[in-house]
Amino acid sequence: MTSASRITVFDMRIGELAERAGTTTRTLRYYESRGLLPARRAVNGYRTYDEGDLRMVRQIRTLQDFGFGLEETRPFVECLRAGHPAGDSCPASLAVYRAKLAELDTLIDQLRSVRAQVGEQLLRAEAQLPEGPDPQCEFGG
Amino acid sequence: MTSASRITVFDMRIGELAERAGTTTRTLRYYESRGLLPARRAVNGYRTYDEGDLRMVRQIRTLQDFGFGLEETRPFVECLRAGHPAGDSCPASLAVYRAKLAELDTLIDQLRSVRAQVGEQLLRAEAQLPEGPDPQCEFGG
DNA sequence: CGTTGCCTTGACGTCGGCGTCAAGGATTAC
DNA sequence: GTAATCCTTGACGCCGACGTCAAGGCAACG
Repeated sequence: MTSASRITVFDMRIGELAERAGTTTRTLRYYESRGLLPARRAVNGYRTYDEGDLRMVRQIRTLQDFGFGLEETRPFVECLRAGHPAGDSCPASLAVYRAKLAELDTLIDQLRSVRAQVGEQLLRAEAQLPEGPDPQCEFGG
Repeated sequence: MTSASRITVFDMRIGELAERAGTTTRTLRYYESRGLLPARRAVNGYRTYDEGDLRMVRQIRTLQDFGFGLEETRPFVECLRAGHPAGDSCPASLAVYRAKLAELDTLIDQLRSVRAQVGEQLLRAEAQLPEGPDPQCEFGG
């Protein structure tokens, strides 16, 4: 089984993984330092990755683009590492989804509230300041 | 005029200003270091503030609560310092309001887009995972 | 005279997700 | 052999708005 899986594995080094994942080597080392992306090592000490690692990095990047913190991506990565078909094939990942949805809802509500208040302030202040953006308006009585 | 205005001025030190504005001395010194809140000095070197300063701090705090950056509060503070009745009695302040509204609109749209995508992911992933939160549902065929 | 409670300046720490530089080893191409 | 391009670790920088600690001055009370 182990030998069979290795047959189709093209190992790569950190630079290639970074390029294929659309990120930087610095970022991948950072993920490793956080325990998200442990790397095997070649005899010369170089980090060695395979296609599975690429999937994990892409999963992390997708979630990061959604505004997930790194820690929030951990369940997804561990889910993939456990051999599941997708990062969100595990209950822990779904829990993160749900928590993020609630967080987003709260945040969006707050921002809309702020937007409304700022809008009111603007209208009120504009009413005080007679210098509008349309000088020829209401000219002739 | 100068002597007349001083008649009603109760000077205070940084601790009292902080307490009355609902913030900390550290924050007020930080504002001063940013040039937002210059302070007069008593003979012993203590910072001295008046009611006008209190208004400025409250203006800053209000905007900060709305998510404005410190630099964005500067026009409001300068407007107050110029003697205007309110921090948003000046065109520069209104410009900040408008820019913030546009910024908020963009941000809210982005967050709603993310929310929608995350929601879709959750639904899709839940459909794959048969273990729903309602185990006795659809039990007997 | 000492203690308490204000005040002063200065400077380092925090959080997240890396960027960027430094100094050096490995591999490949020529 | 050497130049170019990878790779390694380590460590400091960044952004924003302060928190927190250190060391010491000033004022008032008893």
